Amino acid sequence: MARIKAVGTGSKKDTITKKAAALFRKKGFASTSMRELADNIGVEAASLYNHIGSKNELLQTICFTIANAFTIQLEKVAGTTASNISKLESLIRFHIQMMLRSYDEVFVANHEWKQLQEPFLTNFLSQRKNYENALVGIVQDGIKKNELKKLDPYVVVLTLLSAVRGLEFWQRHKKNLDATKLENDMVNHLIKGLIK
Amino acid sequence: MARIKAVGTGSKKDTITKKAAALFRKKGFASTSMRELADNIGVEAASLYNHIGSKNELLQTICFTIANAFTIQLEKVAGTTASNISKLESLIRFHIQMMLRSYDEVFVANHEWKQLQEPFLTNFLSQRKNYENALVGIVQDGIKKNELKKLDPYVVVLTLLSAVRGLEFWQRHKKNLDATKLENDMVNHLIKGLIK
DNA sequence: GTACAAAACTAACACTTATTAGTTTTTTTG
DNA sequence: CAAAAAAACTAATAAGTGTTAGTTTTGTAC
Repeated sequence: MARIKAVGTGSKKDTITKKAAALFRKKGFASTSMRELADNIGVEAASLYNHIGSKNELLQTICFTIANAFTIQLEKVAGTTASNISKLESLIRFHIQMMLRSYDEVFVANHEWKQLQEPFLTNFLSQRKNYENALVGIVQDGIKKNELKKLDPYVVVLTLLSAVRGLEFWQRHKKNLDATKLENDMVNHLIKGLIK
Repeated sequence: MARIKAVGTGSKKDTITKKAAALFRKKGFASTSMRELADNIGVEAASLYNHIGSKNELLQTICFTIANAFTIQLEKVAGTTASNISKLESLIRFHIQMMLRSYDEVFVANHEWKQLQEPFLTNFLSQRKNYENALVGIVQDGIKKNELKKLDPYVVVLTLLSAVRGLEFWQRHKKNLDATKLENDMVNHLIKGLIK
């Protein structure tokens, strides 16, 4: 009946993927059925398969789109001559912005990657590990150059990454806070406290 | 065949719940079947129902055991005359210890509460909201009394809660870090940076 | 308007799910 | 050892899963 709308420049596959991200976030990947996704789009479940390969492919697309965005930004920032502290600040701000701009997708990449099948699961984990290691490298260098407090670099990275992840909760308080103040307060808490 | 072992003082229901928490953490609630849980215990799926009411009851037990532990600790700490900053530090340390002592259960409570059915879902969320609000109150009072930097109290609480949550990642680096150093470094990062 | 392609539909498949009923085995109690 | 209780088993149910095949409808181009 109702055709799947391809909004703007995006394909119909993009429309489906977007809606899938929203549902996967709200209910979890395993608890979202293809019939439910189809219902939400206004179409029969079987019709989705004219546009996508499988349910798992949807998850893969979401997870790797996000992972690649972070990887690319990391490479961009790491290649500059900025101080380690400002590299960290810049990456934290990117995390915050991604969270605000692509909430559903980032959430799904953070929470539902476990449901990826091989070899995607292994790929995803190794990409994430590389990202973490690069951050640890920045912190280590910052400590060596006396920019940062002498804390365990792993703990610092873990604390930073987890804190920005917490922006998930922010959606609940959205009304009471503007994004810029949020970003600045969080960076302030995490970075200024970090500077020696 | 093989009977379900009731270890120590715990009932057989406890044994099942513990194993369920481990599986729900590893694979997610929806992706863990009762057959899989039973297999892991060494028994047929139907046999589990001699000890438990339902799959959902397992999740409820896990989520509310953890939620209650945090609520009780909050009441204990809130009732003292300690400074706000040391109340916060004490609660952060409790979070860290819970994470290290009851990893699977805390993880499941943090990630799988969405799969709770009504009215448990609503109860769980309101209990969590109360907890957050109490923390916000402590931070607000701390700011008023000039103990803490003037940051948005919601953002501070969100940052703190998310950071301790990140201890999930710690399991991966367990070998390289001892628990005490971890706890102190994290508190140092989060609190010392917070003190005016 | 007719041909072609895109994308919807219906119907079905093979499988898995949580859970129940009924029965048999094992353990505990007297 | 016999009786009672606990806890395992087998078998089945009804519902839901992702996905495919085959068909019909819809939109587009000449």
